[in-house]
Amino acid sequence: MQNISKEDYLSAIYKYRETDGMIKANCIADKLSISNAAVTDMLKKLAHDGFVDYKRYKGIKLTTNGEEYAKNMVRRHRIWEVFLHQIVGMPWDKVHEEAHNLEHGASEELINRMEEMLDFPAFDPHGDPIPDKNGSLPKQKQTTPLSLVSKGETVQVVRVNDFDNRFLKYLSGIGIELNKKLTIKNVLGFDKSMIISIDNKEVNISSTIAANVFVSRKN
Amino acid sequence: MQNISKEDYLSAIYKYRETDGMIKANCIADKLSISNAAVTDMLKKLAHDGFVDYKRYKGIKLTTNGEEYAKNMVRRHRIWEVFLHQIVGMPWDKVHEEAHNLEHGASEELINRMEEMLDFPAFDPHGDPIPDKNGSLPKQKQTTPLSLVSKGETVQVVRVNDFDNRFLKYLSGIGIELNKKLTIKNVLGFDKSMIISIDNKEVNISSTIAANVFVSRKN
DNA sequence: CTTTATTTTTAAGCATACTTAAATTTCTTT
DNA sequence: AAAGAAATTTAAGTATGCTTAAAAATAAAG
Repeated sequence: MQNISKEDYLSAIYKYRETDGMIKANCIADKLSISNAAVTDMLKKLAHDGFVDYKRYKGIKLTTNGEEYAKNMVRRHRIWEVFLHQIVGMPWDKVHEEAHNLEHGASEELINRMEEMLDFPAFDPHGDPIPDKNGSLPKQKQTTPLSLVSKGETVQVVRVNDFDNRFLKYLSGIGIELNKKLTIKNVLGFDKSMIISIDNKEVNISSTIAANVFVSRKN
Repeated sequence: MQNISKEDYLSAIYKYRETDGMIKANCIADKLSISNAAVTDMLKKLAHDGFVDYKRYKGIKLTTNGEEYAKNMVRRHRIWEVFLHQIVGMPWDKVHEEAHNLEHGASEELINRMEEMLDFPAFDPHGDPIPDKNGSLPKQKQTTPLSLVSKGETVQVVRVNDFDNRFLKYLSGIGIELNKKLTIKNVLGFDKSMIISIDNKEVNISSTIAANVFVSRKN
């Protein structure tokens, strides 16, 4: 393979597909910020290489091979994220981009060595699961978007969406990190924004923010 | 910039130029394992970008800008090498290739952070000097190729050429590492191969091997 | 069930970075 | 200084991965 673009397509298909495993070409184009025509082009190549099932004008699905390949790319990405966060001390709002730029270059050997150094982490710094060498994913706690939690409940942060640096930076700014506990003090009827208590401080967060933070009810 | 190929050309020009700062197109083609025609193509682009002085059929030289850019690439590469060796524990015969694949992707911020973690190393695992943030190079000891050392002398390994993994692996196999001391027991007139003593063991090394190991006479 | 809207594909074209083969320039030798 | 050798450039062509604009297929709405 040794091909950055193809690897990015496979990762995107893996990461953004629907529950039935299908994804629309449009969606891939969106996520990678390229034209639909480019996606069609690449799908033909990926189909030729045996990584996706593709029929003109139909939905797209990874083959077993493609699934395996994509999962490994996600594994590489997330191990880099943990490594950069834990070993290098990089803040969580920067690891995604840096990991993306490094993930294609590292040898399998380096990835495995880093994984070992980190004692085989199960989740990346945003709470996303890391496939192991055999492609198995760790069990994840049942999570709810914070926006759906009711007044009075105390919950623990399990995962956050990582598609925007500024969002992550904002979160750490107000004290929200992985595994932090927080209590919903109030939900404003007006705009569904919430007042939450965290580290004994009270903060108001918008419903959009709350929708991108995932929590578990049981410790 | 953000361009892998251009960065590789600049690094190669910097690394393999002669003492007068000039390099032949042929040499670049050789080192990068590509055709002369490809080099001509790229030289035009690099000249257009202001990184090299280039006139048709003449020798090639880096501009001040090109020098700066190239030196920074070498810096990035060598910091990665030290990082992989020291922090990740990767053997010295593997760091060059891995570093090469990572050096283009890392942010300047990451490079600086790694440099700091490593306490600002002056030399990479093969003894090559690392430019600092301002482009200054550390002072190097006066070195001699091991092949020119006479029988009876005791010397210290200061640098080894790193263009071949197998060579490096062979060296560590026989106990040669940076800063190791060794004594020349005999030089065979027949093929100029040497018998050297290292760690109280005697080994025979070919003159080719010896020509690629650089030593200093004074501790 | 036909019209409209959306999605996807084709077609044509561009930039990058390479290739081989032929032509040109420079270097070396006599 | 001319001839031959070596190095370099041009020319033509290839593969990748993108673009926009137009055409075609599918999905949605009346």
